Amino acid sequence: MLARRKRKILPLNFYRRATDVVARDLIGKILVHQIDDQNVLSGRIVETEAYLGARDPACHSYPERRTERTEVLFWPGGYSYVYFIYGVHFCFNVVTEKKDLGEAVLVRALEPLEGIPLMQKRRKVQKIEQLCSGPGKLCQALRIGRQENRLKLNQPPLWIEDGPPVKDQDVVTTTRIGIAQKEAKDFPLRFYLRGSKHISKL
DNA sequence: CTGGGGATCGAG
DNA sequence: TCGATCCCCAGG
Repeated sequence: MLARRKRKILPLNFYRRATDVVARDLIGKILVHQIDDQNVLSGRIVETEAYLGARDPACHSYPERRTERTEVLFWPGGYSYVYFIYGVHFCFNVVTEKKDLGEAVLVRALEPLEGIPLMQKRRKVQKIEQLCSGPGKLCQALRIGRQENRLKLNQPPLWIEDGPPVKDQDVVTTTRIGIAQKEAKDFPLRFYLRGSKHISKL
């Protein structure tokens, strides 16, 4: 295992802030899933998207949709929101802001760090850049699924750690991927690490 | 109950 | 460009 700084789990207050700021600040942080006593799967977050609840037609909680699925979005920041899409993939989000706002950040890509051999086995690809370069891919690689929905992210088995600081000039802001809603497709709410080979798209 | 649609991925 | 293949959820 690589020499690493001491693990410092992000506190819940990290998530209870403006969603676009959280999305930006998650770039460079480390997502960790401890799947059992022996195995830890982790990666550095290199791409995120913010979803702004009642202000954002692309958000699952828009305009004020409280259903069984979306209920966790209205919990206070710091919980996971994992949903199943296209009958095939899972996507992993972190709930943000104060309770009842329905906002979250989608984690779209990671640079794999720990557990790479197991990720390669799970993903059925060898190339490191293809292991976690998309929201569905990283969930498959890190074994994030239904069981990981609604978990508090400041404790095992699933958490996010601090990482080396990322300068503002190294974070690129663009429009989000795959947004159909006309009014929302131009929102500048996607963030990625400049030059990373592990993001989903340029 | 029904059926249209979805914050994706990878094969062809 | 398209199919996979499920679940959600609005509408009847």
